[in-house]
Amino acid sequence: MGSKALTPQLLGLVAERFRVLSEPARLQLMNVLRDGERTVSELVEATSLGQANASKHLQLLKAHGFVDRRKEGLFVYYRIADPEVFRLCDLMCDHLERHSQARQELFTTP
Amino acid sequence: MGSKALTPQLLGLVAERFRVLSEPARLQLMNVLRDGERTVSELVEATSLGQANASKHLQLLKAHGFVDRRKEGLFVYYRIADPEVFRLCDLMCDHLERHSQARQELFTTP
DNA sequence: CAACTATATTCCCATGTGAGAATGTGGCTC
DNA sequence: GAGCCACATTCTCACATGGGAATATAGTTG
Repeated sequence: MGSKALTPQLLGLVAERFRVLSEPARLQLMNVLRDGERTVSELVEATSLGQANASKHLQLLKAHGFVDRRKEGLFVYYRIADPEVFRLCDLMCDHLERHSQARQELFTTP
Repeated sequence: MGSKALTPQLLGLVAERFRVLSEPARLQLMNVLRDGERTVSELVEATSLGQANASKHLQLLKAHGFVDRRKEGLFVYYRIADPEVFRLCDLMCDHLERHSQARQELFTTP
């Protein structure tokens, strides 16, 4: 299925990106940004993360190209860089659902 | 895009699954299994992971429904539980590519 | 049952990372 | 320029996690 050779190095890079998405705090941030640009303060309020924490998570998301930054006066607006990300999340949700069902069947079928 | 409400709890579960895929060793294992069932020993040899290590990673993959197990005599065969996983990896590869390009343009365009 | 083999599990160590407090920095406003 | 505000960075701590060695377990063969 992969159109390219999956060298160990490439696998490492892919893993690295998965890791960025493997944190509830960061998914929360992304999820809020889904509705459009937000300042850091707005994100902090919407997620109930600490300011320092939110900022650090946003840096990481930005470093990996998941979000973009725009500065306007005192405020910094973050936004989703590539909406395709949400397809990843949706796919993962589907998997999760299938897996949950599979586990549930272990109980419901005697 | 998400068909369901993304409660914090659900985000946590999704993050958890991303984390499982965020390890090069585990991606390697999955990548080998892409070509079909393998015993643990075969996987160990193909990935140059330690036996204990490989076993532990496989347990985790199994616990989250990424792989399945089949025991036959002394051997245990692992296989991909849901080939859809590779769409996730492919999507992530695409993202990676786009992001790399974006970064590269920062250098090539003066 | 004893010896052996494939796999799983436990234990220990080193490392990475998230959270919060404190501090730094850039850019307003007066 | 002083003071203030939004955000970033640094520091420290607690904790999770990967790796390897050693050990346990299950299943085979004699």
